[in-house]
Amino acid sequence: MYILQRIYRELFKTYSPQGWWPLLELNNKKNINITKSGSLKGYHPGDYSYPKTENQVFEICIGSILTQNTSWLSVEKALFNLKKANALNLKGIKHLSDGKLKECIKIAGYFNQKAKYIREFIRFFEKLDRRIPERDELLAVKGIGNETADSILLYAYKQPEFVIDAYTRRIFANLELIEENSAYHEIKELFESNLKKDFITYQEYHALIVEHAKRYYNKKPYEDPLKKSLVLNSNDKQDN
DNA sequence: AACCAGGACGTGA
DNA sequence: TCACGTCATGGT
Repeated sequence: MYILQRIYRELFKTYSPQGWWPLLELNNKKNINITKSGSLKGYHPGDYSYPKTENQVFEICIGSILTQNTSWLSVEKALFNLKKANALNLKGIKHLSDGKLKECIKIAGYFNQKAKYIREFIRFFEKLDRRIPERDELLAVKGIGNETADSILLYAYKQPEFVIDAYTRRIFANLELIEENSAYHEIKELFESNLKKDFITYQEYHALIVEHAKRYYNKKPYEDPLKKSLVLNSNDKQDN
């Protein structure tokens, strides 16, 4: 499956580095990037040094919970509400009432569930005490599933865990490289076994997948220019 | 006006 | 294990 690397290089060449995970603090600085989502803030393309602070780690974790099945634009607004309430950090959010918390995150949907999930995560995060979490530990937290766990590990902790999301399934099923309803771990393993185990590569690849999907995979029928440019010869398919 | 958005959980086969 | 319902607001 050398083709997974070819697709990565193609996406990288087309869109250039994405600068994930976006952080609120980077809003008014000059290293901004305009994306299809309409969000022009918080990205830091080519700079893999983030997160730099414990609060930024925390922000990415909360953001990854809030963005479950929800547009990032709404999540940004929710995060901004939390920040205004001085609650986008461990100490601050603990002093926030449930009512206030739900009010802040309401715009991001599923606010009752997500409020509980965030509380669960806070308890876990505090107990963690700045240690890097294990994947299994994260999965044991109610509200953190496969994708959220991998997002947190990859973007908040720079661990080489490939993130599989709905976009990934859609694109690579459309390119006929996977079955759309394959198990999460099966797809994750496919990517990880065919890429250099490197958090920067994993971060960029996933971000590029999202950018590409936002452009070509929002409505059927999908018209993916990649599908035409890639010559899927039989060698690629056999050599997996 | 249906459909999707950077999913996860609980339940019953 | 897996198919299905539920959670919820916002944008297109």
